[in-house]
Amino acid sequence: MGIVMNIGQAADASGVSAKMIRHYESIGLVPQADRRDSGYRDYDPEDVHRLSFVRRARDLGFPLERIRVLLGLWGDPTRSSAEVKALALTHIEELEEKARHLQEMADVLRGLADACDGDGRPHCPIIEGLEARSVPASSPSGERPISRSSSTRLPSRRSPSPGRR
Amino acid sequence: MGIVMNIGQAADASGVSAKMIRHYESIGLVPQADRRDSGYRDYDPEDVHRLSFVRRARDLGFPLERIRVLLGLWGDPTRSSAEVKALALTHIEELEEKARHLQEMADVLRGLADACDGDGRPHCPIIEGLEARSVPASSPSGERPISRSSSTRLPSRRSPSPGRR
DNA sequence: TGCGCGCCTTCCCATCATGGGAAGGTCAAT
DNA sequence: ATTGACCTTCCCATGATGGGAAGGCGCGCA
Repeated sequence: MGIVMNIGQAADASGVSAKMIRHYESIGLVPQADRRDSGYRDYDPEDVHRLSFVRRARDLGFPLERIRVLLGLWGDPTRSSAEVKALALTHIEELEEKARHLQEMADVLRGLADACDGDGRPHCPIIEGLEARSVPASSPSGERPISRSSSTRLPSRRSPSPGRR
Repeated sequence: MGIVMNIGQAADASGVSAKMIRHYESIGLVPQADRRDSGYRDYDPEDVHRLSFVRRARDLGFPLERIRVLLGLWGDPTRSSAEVKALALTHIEELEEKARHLQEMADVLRGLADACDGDGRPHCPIIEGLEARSVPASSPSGERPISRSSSTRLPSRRSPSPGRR
């Protein structure tokens, strides 16, 4: 009856690619679309509205799992704005943490680059900086795992054997 | 003859996990390690030095493909520091661009969060902000693809048919 | 000699969000 | 009826990393 669009039109209207709309449906982020007899998906304005919501949340960097929660709050008339705000603040923290981390890396590198003449000669503080001392950068959430505890396992120089290289 | 380590020791010494060392070797980022008769990989101090170099470059956010180039410059006595500097500056630009993008998203969201009471009531400017106007954010390199040109294909309200929902 | 534990090997799968492309069916206008 | 744009599903790729399985190796200790 009402205005009905196929996936391409819904994609254009919402800003979410058809590929992604299908994907969001497959992971249950958005409900399964109605189908025409032909198998084509059908979208009405409400569907498009929801997709636009997802699109804007993605534009703000929300990961899909958090958007799943946001969609739940969106459609829940009994939600408290406190829940939404808490979710948003958590996300803001993560965004700023990542931004800080990136900027920190850029700053360290800028320091090395500033010390580099950038001429035709091979001497280069940047290369030396990579070769030598560890980067002080206080890594963010994505903390470096430290591979494994060294502990017991030690050097063990191999006695005269097949020789290497 | 010299000091020889197996992959776990090289991992501890370089800060690159054994898993990653094997991966770097598989994609040709680092040369194939020597093997003992048993099949175990062998690493000498030079190998560990190279792995440490990779590790520091990763810590500074260099993608592996750029590290591949860096390793080439590192081992090239005829390199010009200008080449290295250019690579570094390009990378710095990218890092700052990403940092800006993240911070921009955080700022927009902060604006919405500031307007949200965060109390027990459902009214929430954050949800409304996601629902309504598009986020002005000037996206960085990772530009939003715009799904597809709308062009010809238009609405086409389906005339009285099998009815939906 | 043999046991056992911790290391090594390869191989496959998962992450996160997105896109590319193939093979084949549908729709609407000519 | 033909054509071209659209739709369908399915598989694969990205980038860097990790998890885990199945089976072999190394070495200390009884």
